[in-house]
Amino acid sequence: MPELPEVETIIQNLRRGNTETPSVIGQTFASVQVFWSKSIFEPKITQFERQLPGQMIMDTRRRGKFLHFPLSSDHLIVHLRMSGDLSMTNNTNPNGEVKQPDPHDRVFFHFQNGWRLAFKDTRKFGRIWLVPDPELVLGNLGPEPLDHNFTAEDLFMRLSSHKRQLKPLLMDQSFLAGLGNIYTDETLHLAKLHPLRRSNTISPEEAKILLSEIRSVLKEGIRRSGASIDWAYRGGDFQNYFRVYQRTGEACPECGTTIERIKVGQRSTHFCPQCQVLSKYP
DNA sequence: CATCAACCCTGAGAGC
DNA sequence: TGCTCTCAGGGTTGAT
Repeated sequence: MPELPEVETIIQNLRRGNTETPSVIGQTFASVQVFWSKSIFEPKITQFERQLPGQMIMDTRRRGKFLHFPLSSDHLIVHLRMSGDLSMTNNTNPNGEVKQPDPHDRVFFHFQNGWRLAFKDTRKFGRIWLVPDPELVLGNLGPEPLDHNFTAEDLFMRLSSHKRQLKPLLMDQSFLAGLGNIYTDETLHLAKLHPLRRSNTISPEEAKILLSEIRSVLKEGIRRSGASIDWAYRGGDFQNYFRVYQRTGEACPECGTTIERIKVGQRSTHFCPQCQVLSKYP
């Protein structure tokens, strides 16, 4: 499930290209094929198919878990949700025949030079927008955790203004943009904070540690090109370095206590009951 | 405001 | 073997 590091990895690959594949920057759309109509959230498909051809990709950006492509006129925005992926491929096989879509291909963006951007999405939760103003889609997102203008004091103030459970709050994209289930569990373990701690009981010092560990986990995820989980995004190897996520019943790397799993806000949550104590906080 | 259930989907894994 | 059932997961929506 792509979270900030996986999205960052994908956007960097699209930006840089490689020896076999060109960058998406500077590519001009020729046509679009939509195989699953619900993948296009806005505008309606007919308008989407009409509006995109002729526009050039000017840049690649990431905002939270969104991929953002400023175009010559509009903005193309993609959210991969659970199982989405975006990759550049050639339109034709070596023998010259046109490649047929795989069962999980949902959208093909064809470029004028014969390359195409493929949107794969097994579980069909992904969403694509084509809008004149990116703020229409990205406007409600919270701060970027890796943005240096975002400080521990800012985080402390934001935590203090709510009385919510820490984990669901950190996963709330309007509170902070980019953390999902994996990186939140890993962060809270590193910061030695219980997932059910009330946000308004966090001290300024704890907020400082929390932000530091958020950044540390995200940067390690990016350095390892993200985590490859099940059917989802493949490429990185951060899944081999999880400390608590999906390690229920295993020993805590800090203290050896058995990792527990509970449900928090409808999400499975992994933590160490020894390192991450709740009892003293009502 | 905070919480929660339901929903959108598929495929893996369990149970029979 | 092959069927049915359960579940995960991000984000939205509507109810409590």
